[in-house]
Amino acid sequence: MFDWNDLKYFLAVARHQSTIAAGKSLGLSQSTVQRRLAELERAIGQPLVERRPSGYRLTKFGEELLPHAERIEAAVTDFERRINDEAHDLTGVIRVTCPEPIIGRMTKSALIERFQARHPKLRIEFVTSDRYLDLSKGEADVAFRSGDTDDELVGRKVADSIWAVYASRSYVEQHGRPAAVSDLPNHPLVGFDETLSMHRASIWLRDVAPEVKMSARTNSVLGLVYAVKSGLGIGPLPASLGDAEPDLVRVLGPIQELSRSWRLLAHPDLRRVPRIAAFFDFILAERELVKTILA
Amino acid sequence: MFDWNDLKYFLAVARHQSTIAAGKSLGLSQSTVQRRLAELERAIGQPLVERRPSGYRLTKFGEELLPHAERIEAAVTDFERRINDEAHDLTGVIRVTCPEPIIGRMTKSALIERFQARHPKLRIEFVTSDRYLDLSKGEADVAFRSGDTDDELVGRKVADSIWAVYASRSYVEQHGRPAAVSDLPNHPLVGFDETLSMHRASIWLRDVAPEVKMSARTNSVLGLVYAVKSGLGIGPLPASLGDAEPDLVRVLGPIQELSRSWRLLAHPDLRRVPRIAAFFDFILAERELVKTILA
DNA sequence: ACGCGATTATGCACTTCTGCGGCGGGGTTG
DNA sequence: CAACCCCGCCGCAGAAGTGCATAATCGCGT
Repeated sequence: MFDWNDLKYFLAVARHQSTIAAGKSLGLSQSTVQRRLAELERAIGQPLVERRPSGYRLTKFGEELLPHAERIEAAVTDFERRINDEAHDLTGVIRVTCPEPIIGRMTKSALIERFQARHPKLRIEFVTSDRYLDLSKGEADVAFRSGDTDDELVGRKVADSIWAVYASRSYVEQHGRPAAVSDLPNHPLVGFDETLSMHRASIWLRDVAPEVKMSARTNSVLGLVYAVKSGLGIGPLPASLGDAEPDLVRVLGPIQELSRSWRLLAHPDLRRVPRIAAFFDFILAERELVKTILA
Repeated sequence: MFDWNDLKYFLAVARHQSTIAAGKSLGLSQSTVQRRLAELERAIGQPLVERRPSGYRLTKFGEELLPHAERIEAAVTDFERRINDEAHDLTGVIRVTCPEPIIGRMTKSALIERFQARHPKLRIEFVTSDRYLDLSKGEADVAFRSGDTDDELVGRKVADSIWAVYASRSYVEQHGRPAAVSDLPNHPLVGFDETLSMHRASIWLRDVAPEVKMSARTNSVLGLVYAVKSGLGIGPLPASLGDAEPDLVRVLGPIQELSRSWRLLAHPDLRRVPRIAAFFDFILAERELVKTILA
């Protein structure tokens, strides 16, 4: 059984293409790297690198072996992560709140199960309600929100939130589509009711179509989607939801005034708590996947 | 970065439950095992084992870590295997011959792709023909056969080959089923034609139903299956094929005289050639899966 | 053509690790 | 109860590994 540590040197040399650079990256002397790698080659019985004046270069055989070594390294990283979790007592529940329509996308995507795989002792719980939960009161630990920033919370942008104006296909066939934002008052509009009167979509509608009586009002984004789908009128929706509905068509392109950033937020007191920090680290590492979920 | 070699000690101790036994299995002294394991615990910052008079026992945390360590070990094993392949120049093609109906099962099962994963530089080729290929002439390298042993070839049993007498469902409905083997001459029988007159199924049929004129004859096992399915008559089939056909029913239980062992065979000159030996090793290791294929 | 910088390889002193032998403890079996 | 076996732990001497300094090699730019 050969020396498993020598795999570290092999990997480092493969990456830095020289024993000196590899040694530095490992916090070891160049001599050691050179000798351990030579020892590994002796144990294997085949050369792994070509000695060049400019440094080491993997041989063909070395290239073939590299992915195997990387799998070992990945397994070790998992092992270390598990240890780290234990050291920081990463157990318990993380209560996540986000707009209801997002929850389904979250759970259907591989995001949550990947998190479970990485932190088996942490559990994610989605909590939601018809109003914004108050993280300061501990109603949830973290939130995905695209609204305006709450000064009390800290967080990081994870994606863009784009809004556009949608109508149902049948509506467009019967009544046509608005030519521009200024044309909106000539169409029946759907929007939020008074409970969400300060939502930026409500404000924007009052701004571009003052004095217009709404043909329908709802108290949730999802309600808005259904109202537009039913053909009651046209209205602004998050592009992620509108585009996902085959019955809806985007009649006015992205509305600058309504666009915000999706942010992952937490109360500053909680942000550095290990299990919350772990969630942040994970989400930021998986930012690309998160973007497709919130798209 | 902790000492990867210490994982070996952890694994050995987990398996042997004592540092002495672990040391022996690793060819090392007991002191080393005990010290390395203590060092690993120090690096991790958590105890992995409980010291008992009877030896070491994994703690709860150790149990949790064990599967991770085993994954690392498995990855290392792959790495070593790859090296071994290179050392023995495991490249090239292995020509496998077997009865035609088996080929489909082989390729559909995970067997072949597992072999590819284990020996990426080896390729498996199935060769077949209407007659038995002659391994001595190099027409193929190895063969799966259930027939009688060819003295010139060497090999190992990998599964049982069971034959029974089958009839189509419609045949049974119209004409009933034979009560015993002795009843067979009263039914229309299907069997092999003269090209396979020495096949043990042909010999058995002549024995239990002499003087009977066959209602249909074919030159392959697969032909036999179709003949029985079409209702032309009843006849002996490998249970693996007969049971797989929903239209067929087994009318007479396993026939002792027709049962043989499935064997993996090769010419003795080839048996120890690295790539053939590798194939043998693999098939024997996967014997359970092979049994379900040949079942 | 020649020096500069980056690289690999090696000699030497020092540190660390390993194996051996021995000790003490706790079961188990006559 | 006593002998025995298997166990973990520890001190010591020898073996192996590590770092530092240095030599040797090669490409590149001036």
